[in-house]
Amino acid sequence: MGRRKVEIKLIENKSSRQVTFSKRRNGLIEKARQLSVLCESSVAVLVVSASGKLYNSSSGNNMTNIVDRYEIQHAGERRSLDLAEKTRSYLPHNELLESVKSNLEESNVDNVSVDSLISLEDQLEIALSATRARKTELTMEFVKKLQEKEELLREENLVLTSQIGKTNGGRENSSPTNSSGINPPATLPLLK
Amino acid sequence: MGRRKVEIKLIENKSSRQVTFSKRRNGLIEKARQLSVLCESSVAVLVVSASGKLYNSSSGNNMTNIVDRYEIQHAGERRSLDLAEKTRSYLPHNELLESVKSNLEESNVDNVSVDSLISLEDQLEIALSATRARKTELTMEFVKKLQEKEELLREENLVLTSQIGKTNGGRENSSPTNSSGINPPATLPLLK
DNA sequence: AACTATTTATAAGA
DNA sequence: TTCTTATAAATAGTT
Repeated sequence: MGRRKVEIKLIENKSSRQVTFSKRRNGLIEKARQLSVLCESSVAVLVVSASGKLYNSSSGNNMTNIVDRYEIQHAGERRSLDLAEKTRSYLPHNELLESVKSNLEESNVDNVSVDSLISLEDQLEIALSATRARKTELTMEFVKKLQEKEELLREENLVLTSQIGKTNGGRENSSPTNSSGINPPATLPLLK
Repeated sequence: MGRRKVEIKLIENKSSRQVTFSKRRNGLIEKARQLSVLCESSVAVLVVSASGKLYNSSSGNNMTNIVDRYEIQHAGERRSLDLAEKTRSYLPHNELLESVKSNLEESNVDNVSVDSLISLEDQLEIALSATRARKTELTMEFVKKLQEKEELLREENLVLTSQIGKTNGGRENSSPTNSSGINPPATLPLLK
């Protein structure tokens, strides 16, 4: 789309290459913006010039989020080890983890068969599932303890209030220190 | 550049939005490729559709290198990359569920290709991840509320105790109703 | 940085 | 979806 048709190959002339770089880079970024707006999507463009200079734009969402979205999809190509590390420190499923670990080590050997990967996948899913279950269990225990504690404090509070009532000679006191405004004990509709 | 001039604003009609998304996405990626070749540069394009599907292309260098180049420049802006959190922020629940549902329905058709199953698998994993993240988030919120409530009750209790102390003429009272034996507010070592 | 002749992208229609 | 085609938009070469 110009005075002449240009072949898509390196522009030899340095200065016209620079001009084209600048024009087309802007064009690309504008196209990205339009796509984002027209179709309610997020678009990131990263351009690295031959000299290593970076130009970037993001539309519809910030660059970090878009790049992260990419990394979610390509997790494992990079730092999958962190995750494994976290998972291990989290759970006392020693035996399971041991076996998974030794299987992972085996897989490092070159000739990984699909069968062995399938079995590894199964093991990892079992480990993951166990991890999740344990996490939920611990959380629920914790919530239960908190709720019991709340109940005890509430009772204690009630007794104290009634004691004050007595020492005040039966004078009704409308919750002297109820600064909290707390009342019905919470239930947990959020989790099952 | 079409039969009509279009304003750059959300295309209301869903199906023509989809068509435009597909056309312009391809156009953008082609432009990126051209820029890369014409001017000896590296270009990455990341597009995330409204339903959370990722499309990406890289030219002149691989995606990982280009993204790394970006991250070098923006070191420090990077947060901890809580995968689940990010995933959730990307996909509004309703949209996510819609897309999963429609994909499940699609899959009911007889000729299920492996490709479509792969994509379905990805979507389900994203959905699962989002669901889990939301569950964790809600749980943490709930725990936080319980802990705040505990703190308030504890304070109230303290005030009541001191009031009793006063009416008793300054006699030290060793927590008369502390039947609960509760004390240091619990922390949550179980979850982060 | 502007200007246009052209090419290219694409919106609507089939 | 894919192709067609009229038209809008991008841009190559020029000033």
